[in-house]
Amino acid sequence: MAIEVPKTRRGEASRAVILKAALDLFQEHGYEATTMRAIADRAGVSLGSSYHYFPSKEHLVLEFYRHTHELHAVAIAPLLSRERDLATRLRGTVRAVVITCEPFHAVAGSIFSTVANPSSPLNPFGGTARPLRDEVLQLYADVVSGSDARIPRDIAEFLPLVLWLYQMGILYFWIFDSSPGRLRTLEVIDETTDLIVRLISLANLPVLRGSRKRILGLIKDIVES
Amino acid sequence: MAIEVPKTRRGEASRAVILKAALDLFQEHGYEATTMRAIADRAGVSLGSSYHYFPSKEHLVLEFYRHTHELHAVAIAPLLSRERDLATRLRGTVRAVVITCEPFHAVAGSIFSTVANPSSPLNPFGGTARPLRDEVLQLYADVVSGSDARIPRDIAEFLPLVLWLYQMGILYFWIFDSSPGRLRTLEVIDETTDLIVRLISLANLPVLRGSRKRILGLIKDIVES
DNA sequence: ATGTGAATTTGAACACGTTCAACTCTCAGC
DNA sequence: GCTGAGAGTTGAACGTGTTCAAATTCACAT
Repeated sequence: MAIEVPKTRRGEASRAVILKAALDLFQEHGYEATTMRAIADRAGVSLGSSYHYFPSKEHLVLEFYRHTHELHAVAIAPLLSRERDLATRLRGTVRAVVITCEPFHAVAGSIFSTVANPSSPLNPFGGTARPLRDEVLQLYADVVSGSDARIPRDIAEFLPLVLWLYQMGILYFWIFDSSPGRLRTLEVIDETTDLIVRLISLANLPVLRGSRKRILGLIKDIVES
Repeated sequence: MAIEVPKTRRGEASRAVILKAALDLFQEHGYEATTMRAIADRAGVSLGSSYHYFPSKEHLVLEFYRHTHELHAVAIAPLLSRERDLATRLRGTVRAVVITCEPFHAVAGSIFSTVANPSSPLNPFGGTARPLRDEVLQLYADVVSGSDARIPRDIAEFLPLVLWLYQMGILYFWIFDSSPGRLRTLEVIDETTDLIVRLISLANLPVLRGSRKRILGLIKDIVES
């Protein structure tokens, strides 16, 4: 089960060629339709070799996931360094998620369900995928902290986590979205990001103080699982 | 792919014995660890016979799901006929969900991920599972309509759907909950159900009117996928 | 050159979910 | 009793993800 790290130049090349074959095939035919034998074939290695570097087919998806995350991070860098308005930053960031993932829309369903499986090594609430999750959380922390919005400390503390969960919800909606140009998802993003920023600003209302404290306490409770 | 309905008494008996074997084995060893061969063995039929009545292993999970839904409906009937307070009804209903599912906690993870797969026939947003989903929605409609709470019509219209989604969220949390007696989940249920009822009552505040309209419009938009 | 040992590669083998053509059973109509 | 058609049943066979013991490669020390 240990993830094998290549220890020679030859090993590095093998790992790379297997990974590239897998990413290409996932994109071309989807996750389930891509067989480990097909990956090995295209990579020009034997079936067993793939398992030397990737303990399972799911671990290849984890790399796929990391790949899209990096595309996403690159895509939003200009926006984050230019723009200061929180709603704009958030909208741009989440829009960029679905735009980045668009080439994989057809295959996203099976990948999502793999990721959602609590016993999968890919599950974002589990251990293996932790480094990647932390990167995404950091990204949303940057979205918030780089804005000129003044967020109460107690809210800011959990906002990245909430936004990350929100992004997953958007992705799940996007998977089902068959509208042309995925316009429905983009509309939902525009509406929800605005709504989120608005609700944050409302959280200071006296009448909402009680609920706010309870919600934050709840989140803290949930996180400490 | 068509779901075969038994047409003789013999067929009915076979279907029943296969289903019972599957439910028992799922409960004993979990979904993935239960093989179709083991199900056929325990049922005393051949491997092929199982496929005559259930087109896939996943379809057996659908029956499993239906089974727990019926247990749940029976469990909350007394509460719903006795109690009128919305928070109490809601809390009791959602508590009953996790209590009903407790015997299956160990296997719930893989079942959940199967259900979450958009291309699975079990996906609640898809077609095959629609009758069962509608039953659950009706159940939450009863929880609301049988209470003495006065809910604005626009909110009441979508409340069952929202509560159903909320229930799925609770179940996902429960899957990860390893606290003794699953106490953490029960606490989260108590807190969130109270919060939901409180937020509904706050929705009439003038300052929240705008957000309320937008949220409801959003939900309407999403539902019309 | 040669030997050594770790890294890498191989493909046969396993258990699984699923398919399907062939088989058996049942019983209404004669 | 016989027949035929439809319902039910069977298990071999396929393609899949995964495992593993054996074979191969190769940098380095001798």
